[in-house]
Amino acid sequence: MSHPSRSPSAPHRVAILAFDGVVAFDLAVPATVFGTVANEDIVWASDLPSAAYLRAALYDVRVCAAASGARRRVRTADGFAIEVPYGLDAVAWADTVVVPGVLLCAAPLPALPALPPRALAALRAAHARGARIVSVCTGAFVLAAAGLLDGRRAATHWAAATQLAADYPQVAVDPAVLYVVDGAVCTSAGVAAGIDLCLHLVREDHGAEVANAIARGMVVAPHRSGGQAQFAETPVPARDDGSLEPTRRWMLAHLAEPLTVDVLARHASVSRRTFARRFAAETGTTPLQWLVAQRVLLARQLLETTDEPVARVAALAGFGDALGLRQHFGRATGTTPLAYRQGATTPGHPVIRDQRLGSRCADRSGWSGTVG
DNA sequence: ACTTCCTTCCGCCATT
DNA sequence: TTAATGGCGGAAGGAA
Repeated sequence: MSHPSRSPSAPHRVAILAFDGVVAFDLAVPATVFGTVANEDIVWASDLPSAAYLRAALYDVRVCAAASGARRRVRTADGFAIEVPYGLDAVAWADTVVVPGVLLCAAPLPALPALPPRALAALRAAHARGARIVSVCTGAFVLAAAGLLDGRRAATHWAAATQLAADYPQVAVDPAVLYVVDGAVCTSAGVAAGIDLCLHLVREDHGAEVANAIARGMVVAPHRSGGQAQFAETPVPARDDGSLEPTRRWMLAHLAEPLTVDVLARHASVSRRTFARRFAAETGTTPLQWLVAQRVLLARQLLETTDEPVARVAALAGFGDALGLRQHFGRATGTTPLAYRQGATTPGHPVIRDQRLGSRCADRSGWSGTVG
């Protein structure tokens, strides 16, 4: 993906579109994840003392009004209005443009509030010059209206997926995933899935450590793998309510060891069949898929923050050998472990300076896929 | 690249 | 009766 390349030290520019009927939560999510203002929570929640400072330097966020003219007052779908500091020119300024969702009412959905042609044109222009376009929830309808989803895979709120597919047959709607990254166009499922997508983008831009620090600060799960069926992940340690959450935490602590369903079921004191069934109910995915996703995440972090040889990373992350790591890593990220690590030194890709972070911007060329 | 072997996943159904 | 559990077996997918 090629953002307009500027000086590596310049913060990534994010514009968030606001318009009448916008869902305030969808608007707040990217504003918070990419947040401009240093957040005290991040500081104490993070192992990185300067995380808040870094985050402020990593993204320059502007919320902008889609309406034409000087009107900066936007009525949200949640019963209050907000004053927005910027206008449409922020879209032309941005490296990443985020389109939040509009309120979902009872089916069939009412006609979505039409955005001014100028706003749609601005989105198209931003996409044409290489900016990353992101939608949250039903914001996918706006992207589709702008023609940006033609021939692409896309996600939206599960309750709106059928309508999106019907209204825009040229869009391949995937109702089962949390988000879709198709080239420079990213769409996420309902409401909170926007958090997952925004964290994913931070992870792509600045590495897993920064994304995890932000996730900790927001007290959300750093990475949910699984489809929309999964709503049950708890960000804080749960009481012993009979869920498999303790076992998942145990799995995370033992990723380097060979973990079979047999072992996991024994840890949870249930049969293999029951374990698999409850795991699927709680996470929306299977034990092995979840395990592989977590192992890939760990491998990414090790590649980013250490100089361990790939074979050692493979062992530490629980892949038997480098071959196993290579296969799963490629499937999940579209690149190889070595290329991922060396992405930091690839010309044209900004590198974060702070050595304590050690996080780097990976080469994302060829990345296209979903997490789920 | 191909085969073989093993684990996992999931529908079905009996049991608790 | 309902709901959760666990065993069985075939299909699918990874690993060797």
